[in-house]
Amino acid sequence: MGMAQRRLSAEDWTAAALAAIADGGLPAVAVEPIAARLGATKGSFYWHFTNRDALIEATMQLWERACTDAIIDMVETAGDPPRKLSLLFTTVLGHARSSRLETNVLAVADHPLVAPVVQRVTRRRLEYVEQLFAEAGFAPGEAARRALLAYSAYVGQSQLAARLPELLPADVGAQGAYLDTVLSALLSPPHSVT
Amino acid sequence: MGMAQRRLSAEDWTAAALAAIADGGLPAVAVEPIAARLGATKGSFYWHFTNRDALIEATMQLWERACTDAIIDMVETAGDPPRKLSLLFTTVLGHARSSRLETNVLAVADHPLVAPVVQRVTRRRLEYVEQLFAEAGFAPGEAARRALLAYSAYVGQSQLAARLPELLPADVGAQGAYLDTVLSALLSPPHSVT
DNA sequence: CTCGTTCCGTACGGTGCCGTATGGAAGAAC
DNA sequence: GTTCTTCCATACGGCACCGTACGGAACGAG
Repeated sequence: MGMAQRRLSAEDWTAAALAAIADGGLPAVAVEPIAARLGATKGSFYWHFTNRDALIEATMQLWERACTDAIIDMVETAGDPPRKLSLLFTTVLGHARSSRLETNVLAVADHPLVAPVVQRVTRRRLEYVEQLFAEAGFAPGEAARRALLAYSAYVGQSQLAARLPELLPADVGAQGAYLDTVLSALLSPPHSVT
Repeated sequence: MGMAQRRLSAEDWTAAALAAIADGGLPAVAVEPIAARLGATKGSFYWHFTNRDALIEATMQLWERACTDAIIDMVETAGDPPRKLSLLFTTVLGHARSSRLETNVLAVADHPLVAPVVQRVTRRRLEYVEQLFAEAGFAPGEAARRALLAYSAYVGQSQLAARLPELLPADVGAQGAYLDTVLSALLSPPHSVT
């Protein structure tokens, strides 16, 4: 965080915009407030971008690059599918910052400049989780359903972590017990309920 | 929907504001646009309310009354806990309108006028679901964890239903199969993984 | 019909943000 | 150090919304 950078790049603006989304949502992506936050004025912004929409577009592309495959790549560092799922749910317990970014992006998935990106990202993630369940031994259809359940739980968990973190298990012990419960449920052998 | 009501009440304004939240989020709770939507002007609004914050406050109270216990009451119509959980997840598959309201409210849980209401509502719902799992035979700690998982899945499901409905099972058959998977997983007997 | 209260429309000033115009500073080239 | 290009600050007009002031219409009571 350079205190007073003499000259700014387009990347400085998109990075600041991404941070603004994390703690204020898309409405916080406003030219003048971000300019003030960067110690600059609109004059700088309108040299690098044509308008606010161009900034939103570039910021969403940054998010797609930085945060989509980031999750998958991170999860991929684990060994077997159960450990990968465990890692997926571990990351969301605690890091409220990234959860806020996740949910604030999803919150504006209607926006024409946001929708296509969120769609691509969500599809990609769902496919990946589905593949995980397939590797864990579930039949294709069942793997798709488990993936939807797991990803729904992940999204909901992110929401709660971002908005009501006090409702989530606080200490490491409780988090471990909760993880056991989540994995046990998601990976439980398929069996028709009454 | 009276086409041209001669005189408006405070309830007309809160109802319109709730509808505005459902399809535009909290930023859509703006005096002048809602006035236009009601076929009136600001003059009417500022007679019934002192300012915009008062409208937000009243609207959140309306939401708490209308939509919190509404879910619990509706779920309570079913017989045993598994059927109640089934009903909970059935409602969110399909009704995108109520999902949009749910998620748009949760999306602004940081707002000082929204936070206390969302907190109360979420706590109450979580307690209820926990009680459901306790009735289903789970030990207290395990019931709390299952409840958190189930409610997370519910929240995530609402998000997906509101933003990316095409990712959810479309026809009734697929929805039934998905419900079986969800219930089978959430109610699977506790058993340590690995 | 009259009068008083309830309710609402219109007009105005204030604020925060967008986008444009323009002059000029900061850095590179030589 | 002059020149050219890159980058940015200032100043301006415009728009959407908030909140206030005030006059007048709509209704109930007598």
